[in-house]
Amino acid sequence: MPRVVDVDERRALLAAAVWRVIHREGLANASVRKVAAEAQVSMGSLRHYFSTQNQLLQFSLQAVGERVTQRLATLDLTGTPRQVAELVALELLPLDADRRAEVEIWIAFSAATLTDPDLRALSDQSHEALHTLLRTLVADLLPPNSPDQDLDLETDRLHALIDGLALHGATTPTQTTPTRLQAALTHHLEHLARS
Amino acid sequence: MPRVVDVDERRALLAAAVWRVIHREGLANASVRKVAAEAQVSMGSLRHYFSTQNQLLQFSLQAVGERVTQRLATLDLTGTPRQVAELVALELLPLDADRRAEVEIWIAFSAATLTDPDLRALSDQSHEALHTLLRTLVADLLPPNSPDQDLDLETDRLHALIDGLALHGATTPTQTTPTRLQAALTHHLEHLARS
DNA sequence: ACCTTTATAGCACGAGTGTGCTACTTTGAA
DNA sequence: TTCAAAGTAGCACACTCGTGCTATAAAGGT
Repeated sequence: MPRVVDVDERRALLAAAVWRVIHREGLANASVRKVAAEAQVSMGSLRHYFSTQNQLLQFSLQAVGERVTQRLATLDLTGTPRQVAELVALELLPLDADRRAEVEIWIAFSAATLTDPDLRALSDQSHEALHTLLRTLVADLLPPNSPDQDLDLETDRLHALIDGLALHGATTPTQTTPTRLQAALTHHLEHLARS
Repeated sequence: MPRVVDVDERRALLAAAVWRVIHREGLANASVRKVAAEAQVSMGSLRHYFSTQNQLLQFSLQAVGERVTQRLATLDLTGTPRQVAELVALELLPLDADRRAEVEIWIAFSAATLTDPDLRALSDQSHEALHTLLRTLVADLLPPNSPDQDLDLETDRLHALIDGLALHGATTPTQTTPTRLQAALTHHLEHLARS
């Protein structure tokens, strides 16, 4: 039998290297060679786990989504709807360096999504999943038995606000400080709960 | 005296070619050769107006900002604060194919901004200009003599909402239709005016 | 000890890139 | 008519890229 290596761990390691390269030099510079060097692995070894660059990048994008999902899963969701909504929403904002890096990677992939059909499919999936999650939060915030139309509208608004804040927090971190991000979001949830 | 050519027009033509290439293949594929071919111009000719690729891309980014600014300048700003705010804000959303393409280019440059200091400076400028414009709209919407803190908060929120909606309209146009974009925005302005 | 399977390593080819550079063409003032 | 300025054209070099490919190393069941 063959040499034993944890394949999933190896792939996760390489995805992390992809993230670091993207964060440092952008998605356009995430070449196979640079990722391999970043992971301190030979090109041949990398290509044993991802035979093409597309596979590598697609996996890395998917892994970002799963990383966020797992972080959200660790949250303690006991509390009032307002508390839960705030907890989840704040987790999605770039309030520290780690999450800012994460958002930067998400932006890079979002841009790539516009011209790469394969990435687009993955991205749409994450978008839809987050939208669904946010919809349940909104449903608990609004008055019981609110019409679907209101739910959809407020979910669109909350989702856009979160992504817009994340975008600003990453692109203009000097102006858009974590404090301001947090203030805008909690203020929005306050309005939602009182409407 | 030399051959006479409208230099500004030439540069604008090349910037438009850059936009088309970015829209079709992404910023990473906006090579000097491809842009020249897109503009039906030789490499040498292109490089007479932009001696390096960076100059070309920086000008193209700046030109996007100016294009938006000029579109906003043509709007008829007579009306109630609510009407003016809606007019301006809706102009910024990807409600038709042209503006969707524009937003796609903006997203591509936003991603590039994260790892390119030169682009970042230009981008920050546009961001700040838009933020200032939105602040005046918000000031007219809120009760007179509202504290600066409220103005800042609501401006952050509106700005993030607009950019978030634009992002969703471009990345997931099938789900996030122009109708939904418009509904979310007018609903937000409605709340803003009544708070 | 052997051998099959898996992992690691990296060469090499063709393609594409940015930019320095030279050559040619067109223009209009002198 | 002449000529300097300005525009157009594209070659060529050094480089990076993705990927097909072969070669070597390690490991554990038999």
